[in-house]
Amino acid sequence: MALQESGEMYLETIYVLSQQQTSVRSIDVAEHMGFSKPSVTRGLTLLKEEGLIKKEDNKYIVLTEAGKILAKRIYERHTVLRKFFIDIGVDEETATEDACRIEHYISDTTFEAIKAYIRKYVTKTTE
Amino acid sequence: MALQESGEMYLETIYVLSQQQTSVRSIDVAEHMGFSKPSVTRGLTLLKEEGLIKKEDNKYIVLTEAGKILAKRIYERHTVLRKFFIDIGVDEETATEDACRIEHYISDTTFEAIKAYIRKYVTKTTE
DNA sequence: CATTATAGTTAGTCAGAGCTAACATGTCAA
DNA sequence: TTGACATGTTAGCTCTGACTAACTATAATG
Repeated sequence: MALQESGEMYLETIYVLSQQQTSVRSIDVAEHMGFSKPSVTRGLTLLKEEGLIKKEDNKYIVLTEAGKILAKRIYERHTVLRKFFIDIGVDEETATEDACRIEHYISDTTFEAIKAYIRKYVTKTTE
Repeated sequence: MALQESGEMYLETIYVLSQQQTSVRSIDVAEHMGFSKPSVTRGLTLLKEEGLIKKEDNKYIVLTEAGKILAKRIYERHTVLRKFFIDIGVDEETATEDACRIEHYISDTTFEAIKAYIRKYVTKTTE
């Protein structure tokens, strides 16, 4: 069964944290997302059942290959949407917030169309 | 407390049906949304508590002024997003589906930015 | 007038996804 | 070595928002 918005957020957070620090723990995810430890335990259990993450040394959270692919996909949606919103004049904070929600609801088709459109028509600004 | 996605969908459906037919009943909403009758009963109860709809002759569902304002707001998001997606090359069906989900998650700020952007730069096609 | 179909409600279930309280474990420093 | 802090888990609650089953009420028809 496909991942819910919630699961996608956990996955994305792990992906982002993995790039910022050498190891990712449950508590890091909890702090980053502003959720309680038990909520994270539960969320990560589901991701583990889906084979998207695993525990290294029974301690550190790492993405499986499948997890990495999915996380990258979601994160790309995030960055592209965010950039698009900023390009058309939305302030950074709102752009980030909106990208963060919409990334879970946009179809592949529409996302690719936006990407193609940006490539063609929208001013290239900061990355 | 602000309306959830679910409440917004009921409201929008009632608004759309009101424009297509002279009266709207619970069962019409259920059929249009593909939900069971009890689900609709529950959904409409909440909307009534929020003062967004009322029953006419204890039978027909009508939007209150507040409900109408909100419904229009959501429906405008829907139509504008849908049109935008189509304009940038998304097929109608996908555009409709995506608009239907995203309309609930986009902020005023970003929506207005998209609207302004379309007005300036995007080809005016069919309405 | 009785039967049947349509519409709506009540009651109770389930899944998703948060929460707190309480407990377990492990590390580190006095 | 023992106590304290950090981390993680278990158990159980809550809310949202679907569902079915079963009931009620109304309307339509023979």
